[in-house]
Amino acid sequence: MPELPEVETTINGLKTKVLSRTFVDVWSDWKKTIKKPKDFEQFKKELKGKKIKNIWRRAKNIIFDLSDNYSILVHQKMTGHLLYGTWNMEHGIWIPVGKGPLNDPYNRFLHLIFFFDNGKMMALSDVRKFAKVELWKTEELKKELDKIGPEPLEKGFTFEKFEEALKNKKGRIKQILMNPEVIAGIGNIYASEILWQAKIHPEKNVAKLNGKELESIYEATKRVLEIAVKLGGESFSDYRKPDGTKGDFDSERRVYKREGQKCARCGTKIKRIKFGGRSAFFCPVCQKL
DNA sequence: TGCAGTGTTGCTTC
DNA sequence: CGAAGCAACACTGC
Repeated sequence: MPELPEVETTINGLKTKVLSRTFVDVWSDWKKTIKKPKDFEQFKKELKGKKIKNIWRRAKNIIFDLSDNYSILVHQKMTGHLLYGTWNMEHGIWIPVGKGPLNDPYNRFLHLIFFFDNGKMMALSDVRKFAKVELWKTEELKKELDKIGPEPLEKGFTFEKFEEALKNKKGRIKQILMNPEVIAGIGNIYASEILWQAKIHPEKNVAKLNGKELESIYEATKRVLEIAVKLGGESFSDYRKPDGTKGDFDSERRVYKREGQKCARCGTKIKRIKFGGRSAFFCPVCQKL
């Protein structure tokens, strides 16, 4: 999906709804989403009867800890988002029960539905079908997740930790920020936003950043992500919260997808360049190379 | 009609 | 060997 703030928002929304619920069934019309175990019937068999004990986030992964020491990992990739509600199958299409946000066009692409013991459902809407779902033994999954870089919103993420993570790294700062092995959870939107806040050019070589610049990137990273979580994530793409509504980060979005618009700081036209296969948005005047 | 797109991995090229 | 580029996954919206 979407990035750290959107995943965090999804978890916050689900926590109040699905904690302590037990899975009674699963439906899918795109079984390739289930990567582990690969056989969908096997997945269903193993999942049925398991209870959700905890929900948490690591990088952009959503993890449901279940009874019997199992865990589900959901990665929403580009367009996936988890919704909570009730749907009825009518003429081969899932129709949301009741009106409102669940009728949003982006909430139509349901390819996987979990059924709970209270009659409610958790659905994965995913236009591009890149999302993945895996069932793990909790201990094995934890080992896998240890390979990911530090969590920027955790208390232990000090400036020293940040410096350490960037030490000996080569390349352009934006790509380093987006590398999950360096720092967890930052993607294309927030990398651009963070660097605008920090007044650093996205192509600046990491090795050439001085202490003061590193510090402003560190501060901006925490600040931008915290604000985005508070606002419930972005709202210009097809990301939706579990209740189907949009986040409110748009009021804080300064550069991403704002090519040609005026920089909020100096009025210069925002530029878009492409490297590393992705678009970077920035102000060519107040972000220093 | 053509292109760009929130993520990640793995292959190819230099 | 490392860095960088690119394809793959699949589909919609502009």
